Amino acid sequence: MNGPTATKPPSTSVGDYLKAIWEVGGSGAASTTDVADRLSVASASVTNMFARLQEMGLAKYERYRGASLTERGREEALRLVRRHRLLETFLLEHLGYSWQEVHEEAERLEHAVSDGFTERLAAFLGHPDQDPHGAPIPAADGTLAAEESFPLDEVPVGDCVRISRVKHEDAAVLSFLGERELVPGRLVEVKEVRALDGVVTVEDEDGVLHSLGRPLVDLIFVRGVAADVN
Amino acid sequence: MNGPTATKPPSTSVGDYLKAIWEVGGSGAASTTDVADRLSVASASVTNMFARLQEMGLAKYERYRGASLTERGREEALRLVRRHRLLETFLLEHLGYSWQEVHEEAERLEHAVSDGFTERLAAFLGHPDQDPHGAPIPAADGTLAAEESFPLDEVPVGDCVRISRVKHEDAAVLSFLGERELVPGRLVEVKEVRALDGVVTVEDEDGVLHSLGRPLVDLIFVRGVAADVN
DNA sequence: TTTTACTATTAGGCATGGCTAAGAGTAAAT
DNA sequence: ATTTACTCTTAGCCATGCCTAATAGTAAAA
Repeated sequence: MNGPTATKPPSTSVGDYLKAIWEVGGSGAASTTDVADRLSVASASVTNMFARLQEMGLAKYERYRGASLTERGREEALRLVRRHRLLETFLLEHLGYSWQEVHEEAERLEHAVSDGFTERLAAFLGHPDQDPHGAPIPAADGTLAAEESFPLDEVPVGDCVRISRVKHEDAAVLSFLGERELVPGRLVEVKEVRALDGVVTVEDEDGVLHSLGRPLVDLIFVRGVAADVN
Repeated sequence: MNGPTATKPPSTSVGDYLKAIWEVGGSGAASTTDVADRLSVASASVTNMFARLQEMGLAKYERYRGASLTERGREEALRLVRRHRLLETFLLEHLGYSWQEVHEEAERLEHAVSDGFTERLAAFLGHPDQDPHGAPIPAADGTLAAEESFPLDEVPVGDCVRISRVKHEDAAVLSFLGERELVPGRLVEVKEVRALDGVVTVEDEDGVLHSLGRPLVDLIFVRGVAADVN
């Protein structure tokens, strides 16, 4: 019917699980609870899907030990991530979406677009290599550029860094940071890192100071820069 | 949770049935078989869905009599048609899709995009009022412009008309017509309408003659024009 | 080592939306 | 009026994915 290599694309659900395992599992295995929390489903549903992903050859699963992606599973997850990040870029740059609105729309669209659409969109956008949150966009062949950024709280006081990524899709977090222009590309100098509560104070390019508490600090990733802020 | 007026959007399947009833039913009721053929499902599945659409208040259904859309059902169908035609326009004009490729992609995307996306896309496209096939795009408020075009075989010989619409999404038909530039906007003069087999011969703007057989002729809709071809 | 506190799995259900096979309804021709 | 040729519905089944409640496994603290 569809030629010898025809593989029907995973359902929306299967794709969501693959992405969740990839995001949550890091290099190791993803636990039932972590995936359940991320997808807002009951953990019993996750156990069920882990077994099915195993059957489909998309994940390796050991009872009570969590699941990790097979090569095929990882490819599929990265394909979705590529779509997601390209779509976010398009929504932001061409349709006038705000930084914090893009995620939800892209989340639905990524399951509906074809590979053909994705590559034409990439061309339309000029083949960007990162999305509006500063996340790297996997290449069409499944390659993902290594990230050389590190968490904001690891920066020595006095150092000047460029924000390279904000790792969150929560609307409140994104609009808080967006309003203050603490977005990828922005330069900041670290003025204080308070050990007691983890609050980090930074000075932006306009000399404005921002004090950021623990949960927020963990989401901001930076790269070192040569020059000073001022 | 979602405010007093929150209505969750119909599923992909429900939407497909609503569109099919709208397209197939005309002003009257759509039969089980017609919808089954259009959606490539078994007719038993259609009977089942007709009953469910009735329960949901989206269609009126009488056993053995077919289904017709309620006001709410029609609104929902037209919303999907609007999305579909705007998406086709975008794919063709900005992503380099060909005239015959756009349908399939739009068919999947129309179920995934939000109203917000749709209106931003409409603005991006300059609020077009017809799609690449010449079909009118329903307005955001659900209004659909009346069509004043008529079938090609009703044109008196010698009249000059403008092709306003090609009513088909079949790839073979579209590429046949596309290659000959028999597309919306094109002017043609009717040279002969043969009663015997329904073949219509037209001359295009470049003086080229095209003889079109029955099934093809029925898909081409035209509008009268004042001036002559040459 | 034995509680204790989680975390994970199993069992059983439900809604959606497909299918086939069998039977009932309709309408046109005899 | 009855046969014939459809079309339509009913009944019963299956896969996907979600849920809750009950049970089992794990690991850390006592």
